[in-house]
Amino acid sequence: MRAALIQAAEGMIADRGLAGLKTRDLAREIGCANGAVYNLVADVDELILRVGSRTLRRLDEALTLATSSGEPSPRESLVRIALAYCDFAAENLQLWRALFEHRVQVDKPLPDWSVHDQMQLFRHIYQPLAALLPGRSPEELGITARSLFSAVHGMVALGLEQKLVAVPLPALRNQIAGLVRAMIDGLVARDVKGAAAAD
Amino acid sequence: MRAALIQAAEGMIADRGLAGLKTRDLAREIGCANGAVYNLVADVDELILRVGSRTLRRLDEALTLATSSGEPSPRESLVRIALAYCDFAAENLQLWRALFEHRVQVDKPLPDWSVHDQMQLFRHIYQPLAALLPGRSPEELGITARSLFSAVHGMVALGLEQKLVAVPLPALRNQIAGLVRAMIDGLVARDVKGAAAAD
DNA sequence: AATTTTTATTGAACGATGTTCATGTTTCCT
DNA sequence: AGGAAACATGAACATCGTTCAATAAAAATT
Repeated sequence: MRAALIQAAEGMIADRGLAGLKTRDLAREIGCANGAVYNLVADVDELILRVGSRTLRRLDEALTLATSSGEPSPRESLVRIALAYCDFAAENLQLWRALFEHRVQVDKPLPDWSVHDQMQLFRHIYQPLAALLPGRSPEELGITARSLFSAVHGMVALGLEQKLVAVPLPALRNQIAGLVRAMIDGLVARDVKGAAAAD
Repeated sequence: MRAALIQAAEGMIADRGLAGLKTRDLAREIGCANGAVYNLVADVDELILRVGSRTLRRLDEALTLATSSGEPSPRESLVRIALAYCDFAAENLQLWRALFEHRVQVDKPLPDWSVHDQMQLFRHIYQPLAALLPGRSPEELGITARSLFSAVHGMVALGLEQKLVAVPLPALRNQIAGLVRAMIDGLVARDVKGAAAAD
């Protein structure tokens, strides 16, 4: 029953956006009173987090799939991951947006099951990055992986925004691939040359 | 009078966030009935856009200031701009967030005065980038400038999110500076080597 | 100065929406 | 069957943005 609720919420976010998620519509869709929603879930925040968890899992699968065919070099693996992220965001635009639009209250922190999902994404980036930057410590690699992810996320986020100019998706993909390669090349070059000493 | 409204809205967003902007509180703060707000402004969307316009102008000033002292190389200019963007976002967190959180209705497009502001930001990036990548056309440079901005924006956005792990600001600044230098170095290297032929 | 016309202000009211709760209803164990 | 626990109901509450008829103020006209 709760599964039906979450699925209905997922569908509603998918085609009406996070702001289009209404408890009364949900109740009608799964066939119950609006008050009954709160027996299945504490509040809409939890509902959104549960949908987000599903989205993150699908995203994880998409990223896994991206590097599973052929024997891509670490460099090309990272490009593939970035493009897969872009494609996933484009194909699941509203659900993907909901992951970042939703902000929880400051006093009520995220439940554990929600936090754990998010860490997993960097895992995809970490391995190829470790192969490319053998001189870095695990901590440094984790931070760099996060930065790389964030940079690609920014390109996808603003690229799909279409607030001002509509960027066609193929052009966005080219930009992402180009800048990811540039970032990697730059990181590797700085790594062999001796990091901070170069500035 | 309208200026007082916008200023009150700015203050309210600044310390309570975009979601904390309430018309009744605004009316009380500027001393009028809640209905009177709609004589000064069409709706809250316009109000948010007007506040956003002010924020963008201040951001523009901050970025201008970043490259105005000394004679920084194009490469270091870009690093300075990125760090200035990060600092501005950190110091004006809620107002900066409001720029991106707020999504307008699909059928009611942005007014002209709001669209024009946003383009100006890329101008800061364009000039140093043109010096570093002389082989590129103005259109290509514009797109690359946008991508660079987006990448930095992503790092700042996720870095200041603190959704999972709180990244200390100095660490974030280091990451940004490092990755911007890497991106630039990578872009320049790819540029001299002959762009697409390298893949 | 008086009267009319235009403009601005008010605060009650409307419609949504998330959430709660007293009241039924079902389920399930003994 | 009977009682207890869980669940479902939909009306009610609080809080929003927004509207609007009524009213006051101001401006314009005679």
